[in-house]
Amino acid sequence: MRVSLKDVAAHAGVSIKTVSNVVNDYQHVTPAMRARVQRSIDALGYRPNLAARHLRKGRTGIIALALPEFGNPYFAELAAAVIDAAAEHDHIVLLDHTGGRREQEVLVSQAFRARVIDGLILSPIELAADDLRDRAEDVPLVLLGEREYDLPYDHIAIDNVAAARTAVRHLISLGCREVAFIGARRGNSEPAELRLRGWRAELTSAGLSVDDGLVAATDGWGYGDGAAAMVGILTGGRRPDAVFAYNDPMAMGAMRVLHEWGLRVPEDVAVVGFDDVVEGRFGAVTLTSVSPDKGAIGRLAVESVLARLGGTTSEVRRIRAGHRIVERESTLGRRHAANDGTIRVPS
Amino acid sequence: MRVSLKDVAAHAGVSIKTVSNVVNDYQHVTPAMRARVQRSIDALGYRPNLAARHLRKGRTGIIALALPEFGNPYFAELAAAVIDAAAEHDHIVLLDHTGGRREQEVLVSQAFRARVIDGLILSPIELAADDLRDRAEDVPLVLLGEREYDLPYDHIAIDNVAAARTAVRHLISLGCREVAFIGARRGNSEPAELRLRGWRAELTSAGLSVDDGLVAATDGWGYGDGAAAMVGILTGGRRPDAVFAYNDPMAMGAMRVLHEWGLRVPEDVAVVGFDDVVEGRFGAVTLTSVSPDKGAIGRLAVESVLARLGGTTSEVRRIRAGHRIVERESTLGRRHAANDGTIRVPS
DNA sequence: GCGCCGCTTTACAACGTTATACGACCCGAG
DNA sequence: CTCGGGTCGTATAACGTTGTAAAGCGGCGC
Repeated sequence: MRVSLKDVAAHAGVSIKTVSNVVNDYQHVTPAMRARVQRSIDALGYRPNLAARHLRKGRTGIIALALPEFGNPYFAELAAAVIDAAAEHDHIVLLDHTGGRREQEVLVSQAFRARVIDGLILSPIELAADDLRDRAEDVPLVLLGEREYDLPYDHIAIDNVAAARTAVRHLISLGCREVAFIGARRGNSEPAELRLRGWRAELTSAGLSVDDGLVAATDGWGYGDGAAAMVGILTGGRRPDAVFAYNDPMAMGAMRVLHEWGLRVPEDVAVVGFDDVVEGRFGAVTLTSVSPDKGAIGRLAVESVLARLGGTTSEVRRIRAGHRIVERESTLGRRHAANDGTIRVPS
Repeated sequence: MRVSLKDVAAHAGVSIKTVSNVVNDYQHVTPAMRARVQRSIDALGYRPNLAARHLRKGRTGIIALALPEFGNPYFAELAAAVIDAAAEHDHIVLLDHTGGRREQEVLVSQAFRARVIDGLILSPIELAADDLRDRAEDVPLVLLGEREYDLPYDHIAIDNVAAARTAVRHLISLGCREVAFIGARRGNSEPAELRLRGWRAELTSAGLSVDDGLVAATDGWGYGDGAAAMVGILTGGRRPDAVFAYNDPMAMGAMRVLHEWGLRVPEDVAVVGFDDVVEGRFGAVTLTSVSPDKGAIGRLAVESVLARLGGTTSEVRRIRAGHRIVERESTLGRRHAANDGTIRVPS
């Protein structure tokens, strides 16, 4: 049977509370007493019962993290970041996946699946603002990702406009002049809208023309959608010298199409993706990508939950996490080409 | 404040235990009483406090799952499978990652990070048998993956020999005659040994010669290791018409090298990987791979933990989960080539 | 030498739930 | 009408921990 405070107390010949004080590093305990109790603790191999502690304190030390799917390396890395950040604060993470389905997301947001949690970090895909509005739950909720909700919950996302500008600036710095944008969403998807805005802003500030013929709208956000969009641009007779895609899978789909059309990446067309998914690091030509600072996102998310738990903060925080561009072959070779002076002009 | 049994009892004008009986579907409760209590429960929005229940019952309903990393899609999918399987049994999964580092794995196996768990599912990489031998923990442990331990813990893995044979058989059925094996491990790594054995067995049973010049040993198990091994084989003057790799990243590394050497996949060389990692589905040439039945592994793991928790089973179970081969371009095109009658012979 | 004060330690109650054991009640049989 | 046996409901006591308040125990000043 598990050994409890009572057993240790009996063994050390002191009261239960004294043992508790030692365990919790309570300050007013004589060194001698502390040592004596510690010996008993070690001798019996005492380990606190968290269930009891939780019951008493009203906290479980567990934070739930609900992501659409782990199969997507972006979320896998984000999960790792959150777990590590939580560990820093002596908290444990309970992971759940929603499949990006609204129904599951609602369930999770109501903390139905897991009622043991202190707080909840949710990365929604389909969830509607109304689903959250009548949330009758007292556990703090922090939202992650690109969807914007006009609701009193902390929200952590990267600055899409700035990140898109970074990507386009990178392409322009390589000598590209006709930068296509793949992944403007049909229907109003905020992040796509913001990244498109960044694309437009950076082109404008570089003095380049903004050509809507180089923007491809898509329904989905997968590999196939990127490929189809690229086909659309090429069959439209356009020959951009760069592609900025809404995300990595779409960029890879585009690269595949470029390959099939006999266009070389990056010599003929430079390609930049978004999210820095691990998949982009493999493949025939590795993919340059905008990399959100997942570590920062995880850390900020955990800290937001804990702050709200501490009850100190009441104001709603909207945090923009950082990003950086990770250069790989889909743009890197380009620099060499440019250095050669051989700037290839697509026919 | 949260509403407790006491509040509901007061509201319904009955005793606390009666409410508890209704909540737990205890049998000796009059329908009338049950309805009356249920009305109060609904009216007050009562939800049981799990911490208290756990304290009382000694169970938390939480199973920990410790994997090397989520960045690897194989583990991400496995995690999803375990979570779903656990949900089937009204249990929640607490995910942890070890980075494949022994130190972390030991920590996890001792349930140090998470002391709230009923059971533990661990997929070890470096963990030694001795680390587990003096495990002074009473929470049931189930091991996953290829490492074999001669210890009294349930273990779930796929049949490596059979799976390797399936892969090689697939290649032979496509007309391949010289099948290289990439990823025999320097040092004794059981799974690599088993897959090598499967490779050998299938070649033998097909009446083909077993040529150790086509076996490449490696230190690691990453993309670069696969590439290096492939280079080794090619510079050795060998021109296999098929490659069976220890895992998907290594297969992709090999494919890249083949590409650089001007060899086409699958026309000149067919390639099969192992694990069916999502990454293999992207890339210039999608990768055929041996796909372990992750759903089955997850389900079996959860059931093993729960069985042990129930205390009914005492015998140690070693379970072999199933597998299947997922055919993609790295072998599929080959069939067409064969159908053409144009079987290309490498120079 | 006495009283007071502050530092340690302790007793007790509570957190919300469920198991145990018992009491109240109802119905049919004696 | 009473008694026995089953059914249904309840009071009480845990589970292991920590906060509160008070008691013990020194030492120090007068």
